[in-house]
This record gives sequence, C-alpha cells and structure tokens, in this order.
Amino acid sequence: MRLSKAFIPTQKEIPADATIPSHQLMLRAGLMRQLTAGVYAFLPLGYNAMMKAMNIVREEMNAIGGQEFLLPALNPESLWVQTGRRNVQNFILSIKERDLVLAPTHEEVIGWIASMHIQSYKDLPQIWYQIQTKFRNEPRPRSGVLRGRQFIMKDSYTLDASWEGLDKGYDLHAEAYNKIFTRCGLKFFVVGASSGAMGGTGSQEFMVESGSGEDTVVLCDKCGYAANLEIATSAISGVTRTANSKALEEIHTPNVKTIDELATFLNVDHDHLAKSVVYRHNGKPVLVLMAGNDQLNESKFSAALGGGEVAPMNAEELLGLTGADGGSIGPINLKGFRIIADKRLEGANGLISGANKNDYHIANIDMNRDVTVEEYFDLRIVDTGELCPKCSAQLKITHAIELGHIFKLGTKYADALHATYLDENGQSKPIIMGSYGIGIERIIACHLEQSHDDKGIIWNTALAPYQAHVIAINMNNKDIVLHSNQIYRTLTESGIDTLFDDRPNVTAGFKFNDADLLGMPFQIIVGEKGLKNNQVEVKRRKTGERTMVALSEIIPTIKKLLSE
RNA sequence: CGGAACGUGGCGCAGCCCGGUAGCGCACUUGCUUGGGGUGCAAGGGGUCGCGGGUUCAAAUCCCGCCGUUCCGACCA
Repeated sequence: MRLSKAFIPTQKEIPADATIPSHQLMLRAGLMRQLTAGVYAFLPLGYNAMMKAMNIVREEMNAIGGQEFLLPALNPESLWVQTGRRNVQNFILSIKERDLVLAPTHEEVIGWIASMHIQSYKDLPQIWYQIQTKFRNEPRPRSGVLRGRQFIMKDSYTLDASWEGLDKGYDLHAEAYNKIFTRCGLKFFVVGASSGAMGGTGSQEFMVESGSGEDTVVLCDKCGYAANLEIATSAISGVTRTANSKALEEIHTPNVKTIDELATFLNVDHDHLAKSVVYRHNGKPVLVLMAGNDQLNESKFSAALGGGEVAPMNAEELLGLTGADGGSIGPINLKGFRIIADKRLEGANGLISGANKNDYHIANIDMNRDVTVEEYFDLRIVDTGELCPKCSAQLKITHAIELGHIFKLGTKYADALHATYLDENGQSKPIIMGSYGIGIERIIACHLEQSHDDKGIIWNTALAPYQAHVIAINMNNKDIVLHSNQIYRTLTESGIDTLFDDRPNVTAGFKFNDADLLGMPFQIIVGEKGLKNNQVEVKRRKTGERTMVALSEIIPTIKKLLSE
C-alpha cells in the first residue's frame, strides 16, 4: 500500500480521552476512531491487524475440528427469557422497535440449533464456533477497546454426550488457546477462574499481566499456582483452639465500630475477633462470620450459597432485624439468620463478637458450643504477603487483562432449551456443553500494551498489518523514486505485505516518525547515501538496529529476518 | 448507579474567575523553500463556543436544566 493513497490518519497529539498506551496508540496510529462510548470504528490499518488475529484464531480452531458458523446478532427476546438470562443485570442491549435483543454471546442460538438437529449420540461430539460482533450493556465502558459495548469475540461451543467428552473438548481448547496466544506473541498465563453466573463445573482464564487490567490474580512464581482472586486461596492457618472454653461474658465497648478499633480497645489479637458480615441471599438474611479483619470474597460467598442473588444488607434493615448497628452484630442470640462461617473459624473458641446490642460485645465464644453454624466455607479474600496453598512460597497479587475464558458449562443451557439427544439405550439426555471465548480487540490491545515505546507501536510479525515499510527519503530525487518503487514492487510480488511511504513533499524526519509510530517490524530506508553504494538501510523497529543491505539482497534479507 | 472533571475549527489547548471584536500550536489549502529524525517563510480556508432555557442593552463567560465524554468506585455472567 502506498501511503500517498492510503487512509491512515496518524496524529502527533495524544487524544485527551485515551489514558492507557494501547488506546492512545490505536488512535494515534490511525487504527480506529471512537464513535461513542465503548463503540469503535476500525479503520483499514486497525481492521487489517484484527484480521491477522482472527485468522490465527480461525486456523487453530479449525485445527481442533472446529466448524465456523455465522450467527445472528439479532435474537428474539423470548430465547433469552427461556434461559433466564433476559434480565441479568448489565447484560443485554435491546432494540426498541421489536421484541429483539442484540446477542451478548451465543449459547442460546447454539442451543437452539442443537435442539433442532442433534438427535443422537452418533451426532456428537461437535465443536462449533463463530467470530463475530457481540453487544453488551456495559454500565461503564473504559480503557479503549478493553471494555466496550460492542466488540468482536471468537466464541466456540462444544457439544458432547458425556462428561469425559466435555473434558476432552475443554482440553483441546486449552491447548488451542495456548497456541493462539503464543502465535500472537503475547506474554500470558492461565489462571483458575470462577464460573460465576454462567454456571458450570470448571473454568480457566487466559490472562495478560497489566496495570490496566480489571481482574486481580494471585500468582506463585515458585510452583506456578495461579488463580483469579475470585477463587484464590492461601496457606493461612485456622484460629487456634484453647483447651478450656470459658463462660460467655458481655463486655462494654463504647463507640467501637470496626475490628481494628475493637482489637485496640481490648488489646487482643485480630484472630480472636469474629467479624460479622450481613447479607441477603435471595432476600433472606445471612450472617457470615469471618476471622479478624479477613475480607469476605463475594464470589466465593455466592458460590458457597449455590448462586442466586447476593447483596449486602443496608444499615436500616440491619437495625430493624437485630436492634443493633453494623459494628455490634454477632452470632449469639441472633434470630432469623442463616449463619455460615469462614473455615478459619472452624472449631475455634475464645472469640469475641458483637452482642447485637450497640456498644457491647460478647467474649469467650466457642464456635462448637455457642454458634449454630450451617456450614464452614473458604470465604476470605487472599491478601498480599500470604503464602501459596500448594508450595508455601510468597504469593504475588497483580492485575491482568482477560484475553480468553474457557468454561465447562454442563447441561444448564441444554436443559433450558431442550437440546437433547438419544443415547445408546434410547434414553433422552441433555447435551453437555462447553463455552470458550476470546476477545479479538483485546489481543490487539494487549499486544500494544506489551510492545511499544515512546515513539509508537512495535508490531510483531504475526499481528503487524504490514511486514515492511519502505521509506523514500526524498521524492525529488529520481534515483530514490526509481529504486524505492522497484523495491516496493518486488517486495509485494514476493508476498511480503509492504507499506510504501511515497508521499511527495513530506520530509524525511516526518516519514521516520510516522514509520516509528505505525511500527511495522522492518523499515527499508531508501536514501541518497546508501544508493551511492547500491545499498539501502534496513531498520528493525524493535531494536532500532540498522544494517546496510545491497539492493540485490533486499528480498532474501527481509525474508530471512521475517522467518526469525 | 454513587463521587469527580471536562465539553471552544479535524487534534491538543487558552479565553470563563472579573460579561463587550473568538485566540494559540498542530493539521489543512496555495506559492516559494528545505530534503537522513515532525524544514523555513508568506498568504489563506475552516468554529451554531455540546443542547435548551433564564438573567442582561449585551453571554463562550453568570444562573438553571438536559445531553455527551472521561476518570475513581460499584458492576463485569
């Protein structure tokens, strides 16, 4: 492509609305423009890079036997009512004129197709996928394309007759994802993840470490333990039990509201305090006891209760139900609450907790003697400095961007959509599904986050819209015009995607800066200096390293560099 | 949805406090110039100052409402 004819609007200034490097670069290098919050128009250069990513994804999906579909973005609203996902918060965008919604994902449509055409176990397994635009009602789009209201996802779905089959399909996807992100040149890692409201029995996320990421992950450098904070655990010990439990004792604790204040006031260790956290689960009050100042992990909490709606109880409700404010709630003499507790408190005694009376706490609580705990769960949020649950090395907590997510869904959607097959015995069974997503824009954004400098983008060869960028230093010099045109032509004919800066009246410095901003892997600089010796300069964008190459050696040199 | 900021040619910003001719840099057009790291000179084109209402002789500027965008938080299947 000749830059004199190309639509690649570069900008020197950093757009005010872009705060992270990938967003700034995607705008400055003319990859895309924002239409409205969370919605971007991809310009030719950006779309080119997206297609590179999509093709890598497509090749690896095909390699595991995936079959590509084109599915509708417009779905009947009723389909989503059927699976109970129509009214999930911040999920679905609808259109006003018809009872249609914009699909945020495609389990429903896949299930609908399967319900019509999958009849027998002999029709299974299947791997179905699509690479398409999806829509979500994001309350707050942010960070450029990292969280948009419209985005392109590769979604694939496995359909199986057995749980072993699901495991196999899931493992195939895990392998394919490793290949995809490796080919894309991304530094990524895999974490165990929460299945959340998608339901299902297992899930992993493919992550890129980044301060711009919205997920928090827990990593062990020593043994490789890696988990989303939502499900992460650590090797923290339980609260100790002493030989004798003393009698319960009410103590006056004026104006003590928080666990820290209580620890200071009584001059006791945090571990002897049992913090009460009060929630409603599907409308019903639940008291959660946590050791000391451990933070409740809402994901774990929700999972422990088997899903459903979970919300902190507000102060008024709390006062009405217990007669006390938040800082004085406890498990003793508390009526009408389910009580669950964090595992650290299992069997503990000598604990202090609220008395359900303002300004009073109760001491010497014995979990076994005094509290009717429905069940103990791991409910705490892992904190910095804690030790790995597997190898006891120090854990690292960091932020990450979720590139891909693989789920074992099970039969939730097949049940709702009556997607069944007949097994060997003629029995009707629900199809067992898995669901596997990759954010295409995120591949690009993550690469840019990981690969840029103060001059601009540094594309790797896998995702670069063009492999080579020919710069004609001075279009008033006939020699330069002649040779740069010839180089551009032969590179293109050799199958090397090449950008050619043939703009007249643009000075060398301007072209150099544009080339560094656009960031193609190799720049071929055609100038008077080199041509005197029948040479051009080849510059590697990544390192800035320059070498003089004879005109006759350009093609083999570039081919060799590209194959490295 | 809570908190905050911003909205002025394509982009980045000043002007607003203290009301009175709409300005700067980049980009763009024309001519000359320069030609290895965003050349220089000159002459130009382009703005309902987000929208609506109010105050005033007069509003980019003051007041009210709305909309939009961004950031922090909540949310993120």
